[in-house]
Amino acid sequence: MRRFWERGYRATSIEDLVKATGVKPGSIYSAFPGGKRALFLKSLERYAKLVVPQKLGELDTPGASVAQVRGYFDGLVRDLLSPEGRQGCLLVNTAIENAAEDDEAAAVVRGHLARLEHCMTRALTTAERRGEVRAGLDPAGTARLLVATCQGLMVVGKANPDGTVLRAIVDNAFAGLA
Amino acid sequence: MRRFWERGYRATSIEDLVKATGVKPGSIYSAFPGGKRALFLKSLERYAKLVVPQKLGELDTPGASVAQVRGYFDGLVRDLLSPEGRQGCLLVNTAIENAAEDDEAAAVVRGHLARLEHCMTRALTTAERRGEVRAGLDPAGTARLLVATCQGLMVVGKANPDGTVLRAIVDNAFAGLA
DNA sequence: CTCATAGTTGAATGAACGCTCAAGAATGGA
DNA sequence: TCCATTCTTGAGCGTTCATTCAACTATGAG
Repeated sequence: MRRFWERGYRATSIEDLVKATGVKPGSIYSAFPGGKRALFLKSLERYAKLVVPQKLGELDTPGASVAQVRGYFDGLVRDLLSPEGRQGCLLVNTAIENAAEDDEAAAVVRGHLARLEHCMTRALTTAERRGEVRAGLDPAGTARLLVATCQGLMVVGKANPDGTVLRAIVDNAFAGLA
Repeated sequence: MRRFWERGYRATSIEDLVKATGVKPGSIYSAFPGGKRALFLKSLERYAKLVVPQKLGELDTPGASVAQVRGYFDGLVRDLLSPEGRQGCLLVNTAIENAAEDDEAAAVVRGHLARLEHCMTRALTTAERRGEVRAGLDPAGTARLLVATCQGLMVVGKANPDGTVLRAIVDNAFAGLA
């Protein structure tokens, strides 16, 4: 999973995985019938199950509000600016690299986007009820915008990991909610 | 350029290019010293010079205002929903696939982002002067947000080319400007 | 200990990769 | 027409790719 995350599907060879894990090709292929692609799909699921919840944090709880949405964005910026986090998000990378030619991979990505959208819609609904955002704000539509914004944040961050730029994006995204 | 655009750098082989152009390997390598990567960088420049201006349209003129920004976004959505446009943007794809490991490619992407940001900043400044957006809006910061939003739009569009979702993103992005 | 089963291994497969090069074809000024 | 220069060609270079497989080892129930 980590190798696919760091370098992408095509750029990661089985030998890379052999070196990274110490597991030899034969064992890999017997453990993952379907070969490299099946292993990649399993990696996507593992990422969605282990890494995504950690990044979502409190945003993935019923009590989340605008502060947790903000916390999620701040975490993304922090990751993009740290040496280990520059790899971005495996699911964003997969959307660009594989979604067009691999429907199963695209479905996993869509599931992630739907999950993120759901968390954000719920948080914005809570925020509206609490008066933490302007009245009349459309939680569902705004959530879709915020989902796109954080995907875009990661594209910009990959090409230009500049804190000033990334923080300006987040600040202005939230300026529109008040 | 078109092949790299459609399928990405790694997934495009020299033989693909031979089939697509009718030009044989030897000619390709003599025309592009530096091999596949040099050819790819030339393709990026060609894309930035030929395709990007066409997509920018009137947004890349001094008289542009919020209507031209909106026109740009609507064009992106239209492209993402059309069969030929699903390949997205070569520069976004490059940001994800190559920026981390290829500084020259990343620089081309950064140049594109800067250009887009400049167009949007100028248009928003004009819009503010004309009273087409709310007073006190920060043109530079908002431009950065809009740049990120259109990158995100393309990530979402690749995994989920759904007009309802994409149009909601654009509508909400512009709802924040009024 | 015995032995069937499950897991591991290193070597080897054919195919595809990026790339090179000597030989031939086309070009254009004199 | 001639010839020097440039472009084109197809064969082929070594490497790396994903994948397979027979042989080997570890395991655990009886």
